[in-house]
Amino acid sequence: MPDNVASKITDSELEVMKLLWRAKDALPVTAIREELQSSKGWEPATIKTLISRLVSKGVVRQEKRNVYYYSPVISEKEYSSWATKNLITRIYNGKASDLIASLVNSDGLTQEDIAELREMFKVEE
Amino acid sequence: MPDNVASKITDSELEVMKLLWRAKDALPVTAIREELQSSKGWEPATIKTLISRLVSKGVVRQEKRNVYYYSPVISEKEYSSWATKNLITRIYNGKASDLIASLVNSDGLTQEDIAELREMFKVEE
DNA sequence: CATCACAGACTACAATTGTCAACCGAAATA
DNA sequence: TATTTCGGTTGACAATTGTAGTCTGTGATG
Repeated sequence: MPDNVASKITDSELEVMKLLWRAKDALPVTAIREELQSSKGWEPATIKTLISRLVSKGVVRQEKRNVYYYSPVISEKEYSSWATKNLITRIYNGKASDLIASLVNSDGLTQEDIAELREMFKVEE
Repeated sequence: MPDNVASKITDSELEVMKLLWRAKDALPVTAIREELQSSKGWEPATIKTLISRLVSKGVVRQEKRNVYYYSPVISEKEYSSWATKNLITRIYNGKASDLIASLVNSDGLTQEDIAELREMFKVEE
């Protein structure tokens, strides 16, 4: 669905999205600024720019109160599954299992991952 | 390894890389141009630009003969496993199994994929 | 009420990306 | 040999991205 939407979230913007996703409710700039300023070392101006870009891209909604409160329009799950399918299309010729095979063959999986996957794909009867 | 390398391959450039990966040997511009001109509808100038950018980025090597012959410096496998790990780091908090879980939960897998995965993660004793 | 801090809107600016044109010299061809 | 073709190099230009400054109005605080 969000090809025209999610594809436009850039790396820096993604950091803002992650914060919004973590938050249960809409956040005012203050809260966003506080967190990202220390975690990312960004100037307030930078953070404000990122927020407005996300709003104009339609992936963040603003809700007027005293001050605007911001919340994500697309969920993290939507975004990540979109991003994953996108990767599969772009570099695995659309074959999801090729992606996984690549992970398996390139040490991309920890023992833990493998255990989880065994569980996940166990043939349950 | 190629964080500073692969991360710099852009979408358009990737099309050129794919062609070079498919080719067994180094290719002259002529061959690259012929294919991409029709498949992508790009002007020769565009194709030449993409090739030189790839060369300056160090991901394509040029070999002097009568005319330069171009071949990839990084393999498709290297690139795709790098891109996959990158995705996992960026949006799955480093957990490969989260990526796979996302695929499972978002209809990203065909029946065939699932069958293959069952096979792949079968607990063999 | 006077002042301050800050949200929101606008501007800025360099680097990257997607596309392409122009020029120049060498190889191919007439 | 004269001409055409095209590879390689350089330049171009708009859109996007990363990062940040300025200005204005208003809510918070003294």
